[in-house]
Amino acid sequence: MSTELSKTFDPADIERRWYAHWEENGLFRPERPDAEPFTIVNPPPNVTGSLHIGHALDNTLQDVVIRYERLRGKDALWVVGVDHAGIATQMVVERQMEAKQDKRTNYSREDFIDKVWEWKEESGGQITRQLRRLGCSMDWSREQFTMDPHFTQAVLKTFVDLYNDGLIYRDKRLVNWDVKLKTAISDLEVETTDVKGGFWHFRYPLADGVTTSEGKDYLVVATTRPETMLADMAVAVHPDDERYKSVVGKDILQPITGRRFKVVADEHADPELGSGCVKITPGHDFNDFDVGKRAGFAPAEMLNMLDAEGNVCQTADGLVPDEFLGLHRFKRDGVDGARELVVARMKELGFLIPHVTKDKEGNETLHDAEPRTIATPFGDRGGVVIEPWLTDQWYVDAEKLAKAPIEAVKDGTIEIVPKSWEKTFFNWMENIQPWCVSRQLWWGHRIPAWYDAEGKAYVAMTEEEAQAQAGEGVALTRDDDVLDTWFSSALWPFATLGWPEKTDLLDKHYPNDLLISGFDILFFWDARMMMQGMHLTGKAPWPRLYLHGLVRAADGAKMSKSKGNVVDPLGLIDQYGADALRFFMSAMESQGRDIKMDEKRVEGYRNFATKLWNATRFCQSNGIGASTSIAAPAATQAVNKWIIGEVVETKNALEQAMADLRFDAAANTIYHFVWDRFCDWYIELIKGNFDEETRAVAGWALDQILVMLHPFMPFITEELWSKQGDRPDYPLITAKWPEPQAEVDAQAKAEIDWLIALTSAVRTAKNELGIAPGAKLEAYCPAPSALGRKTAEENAAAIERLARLTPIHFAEAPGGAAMQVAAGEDAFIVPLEGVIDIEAEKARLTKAMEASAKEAKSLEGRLGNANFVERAKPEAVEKARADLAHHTVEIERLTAALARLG
RNA sequence: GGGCGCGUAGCUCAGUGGUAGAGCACACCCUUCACACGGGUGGGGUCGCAAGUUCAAUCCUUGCCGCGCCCA
Repeated sequence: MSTELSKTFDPADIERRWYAHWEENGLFRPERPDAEPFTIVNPPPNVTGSLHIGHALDNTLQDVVIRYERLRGKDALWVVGVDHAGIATQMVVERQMEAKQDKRTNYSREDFIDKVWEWKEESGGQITRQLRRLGCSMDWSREQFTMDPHFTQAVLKTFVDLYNDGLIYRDKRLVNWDVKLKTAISDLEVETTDVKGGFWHFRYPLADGVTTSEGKDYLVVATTRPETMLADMAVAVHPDDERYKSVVGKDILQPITGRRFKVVADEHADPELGSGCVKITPGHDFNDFDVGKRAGFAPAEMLNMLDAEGNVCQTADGLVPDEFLGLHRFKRDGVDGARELVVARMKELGFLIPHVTKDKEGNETLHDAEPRTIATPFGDRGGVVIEPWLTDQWYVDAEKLAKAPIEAVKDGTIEIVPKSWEKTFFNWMENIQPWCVSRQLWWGHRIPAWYDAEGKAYVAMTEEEAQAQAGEGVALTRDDDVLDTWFSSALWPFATLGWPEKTDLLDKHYPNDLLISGFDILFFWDARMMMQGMHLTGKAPWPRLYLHGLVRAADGAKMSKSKGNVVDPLGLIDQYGADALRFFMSAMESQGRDIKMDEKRVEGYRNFATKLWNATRFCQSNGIGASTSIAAPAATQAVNKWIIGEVVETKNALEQAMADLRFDAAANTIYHFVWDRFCDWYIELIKGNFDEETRAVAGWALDQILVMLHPFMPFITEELWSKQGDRPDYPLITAKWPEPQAEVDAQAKAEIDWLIALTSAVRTAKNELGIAPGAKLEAYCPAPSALGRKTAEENAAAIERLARLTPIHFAEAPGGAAMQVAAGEDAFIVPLEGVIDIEAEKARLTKAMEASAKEAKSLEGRLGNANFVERAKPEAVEKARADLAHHTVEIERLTAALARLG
């Protein structure tokens, strides 16, 4: 029984109804205890996040896959949840406090964290509601949060285990310090940008009357960061640099601080660059840190001249003049900082070497610094210049953890799709640096390490265990820091399933089957899941990693709030429907390319949905309802056999595309089947012939469409499915994937192809000759082929309606003006005495003949080439012969037709 | 500097060792009883440039030009 469809297609109404229905009835994860599992975990969005266009792409692709596998009968589980997102979330809550003239430090740590939880309960997770609007069929009943008690236990255990395995250690070294957020960040969170800056040249006087071999009593150093000279500890020259060999080991007397330090020999100094001398500030520069270590400074001895906010503080040797203390590292908000004062003092003292420029007239101008573009590190969240800062932090020995994932990708245990990303992956993994995992924040997983009075660390799951390690009565204080958010999200594929406990869920769904993520988090997240997963569980988290690109603005620019070119996916859903947006994302997702936003195309897929809607309405009005069998109904008529064969071919192509993760090919396959085959030809061909067989086949074919399209357009298909028949216990979301149990019928295919060719040929000819499309014309086919005669006789009604040829005479045509059209081997003469312009028809035929003649000539040339015939693939030769035969017949036919016209 | 990718119809993009396709846009026609968010027909490309491999290159190789991203 079919239910009548509304005249208009209203996506919003359908989306609301069906999503609630699916979720309320547990259809996103139906009970399938014995089914083969299929598992995807969602890259957990930030709890602070809202749905942006990139999420729309990422989640559409995952939903397409999970719905497809669910339809194929698997126990499909799509794990969903949100990430606590340490820095981002803490920033949100702190900003809200600021608005009320309040601040984090007005609270105890515990009270502040309570505030964050309050915020999370009230307004966090907006994105999960938005994912529902997109139609995503995650298992919400098991929604996870990275700060859940169970997840927290998993994180702590990971830290403790890695520590006990020697893969986590505490170290004093330079970190990327964000002076705004006052925390360490990982090197991946640093973005290097070219900014205009200066290059200052200074004289550093040699102490004790020493001179270089050139007789100079100073060395020239150049720097882009003059302020760091307050913490200089050496000047380096290249060991082979003859100019300075005599001064290696001698002292420099720094003019501002009066600090004495050595000239050291180190290969870091490039003799070709500037003077060949480099000032060394081990506490404030990554390169200098290494030079300093080689020169014999322990990290604890390296001078630090900046506090956590980037303001000058006194160094350990007390040599920074008072006037510098408290100044910011450089000019900020129009106020000069240490950099400007250092330059001024050096200039006054006569140690600044000015940069000289000449104008056209040759007049010289002196400048303090040479203008230069400097690659400058910025924090990707705080947006301020990152300061290399000497601190104690916890580090993961990423180099050791990276070994197993590298092997796994090399030996195919993990396949990266598209493959071109493998090189990037190897390049990063093979040069991976120690991973700084501590963050100076309050919100996050607090590091399970306790220190005694001497600073000795005790790492344990609980304070009791740490106390037991330290011994009775030893006073312990817990590490204040929390872990990098990625440290916890790396556990997502298994901790969400119960790890470290050995649960049935974990057993069944880990390893997962696939991970889909943007390439931008390949290092942040994907690689870390591989490292943690393989180390902790001994298994790769998934056999396949699919990386998609970015969604760009229509002009190809990256979308960003600051540029104001972001496209809101929810706005697109409001306008065109979620199905249209999803289809757009799928159809545009070809491997290895970014997607440019094209709203016209979204509109086009909305039109496609409308087309299907109307086709279904039409079917219903002609008694075509739900199918009654998964197998194709028995068919005797060519048109029905043909559409069954088309379903079979579509299903095969679709399955191949899905196996290859070619979302574009999959979407286009079903699109063209629906529109070009089913709507444009099948429905047209069966009009006026709604017998029982045809109704059964049409209903079946339409059902197959709904199932195959469902992963891409879940809402409209579910709606139509329900309206095609009364099947309350058999919703489309959990329907069966097509099993036509039928073959392509070659004879039926040939007949329908012939019919389509004839119809198209008549339409083209009429159009070119200016004959009204609706005009009914008689036709003569004196020597029909067996195929042509049979098809024409059996489909006379369809030919009359579509090709408007009636009647067809299998006899000689009368003389006189006529047009001629062909279908396959058959030529039809359509007398048009007094109706057509003979010259126009001649021109039309001549044009067609010239095209055939050109093709034939080219083919003859190729076939006349002995090399081609002998060396080309036999199929190629065969095809060329067949094509030539076809064109030869065409030429004969057209020649005859022209002869008729005189 | 190293790596990756891209350059195909006006636009957005597929594609294959045997001489190119889609959607949109465009032109003409159609108020045909599912659909004008529609139907029919058509125009339009030296597949960035050059050389090489091959019987044959848009597709393989090399170089060049232009664009983008990542890493240093």
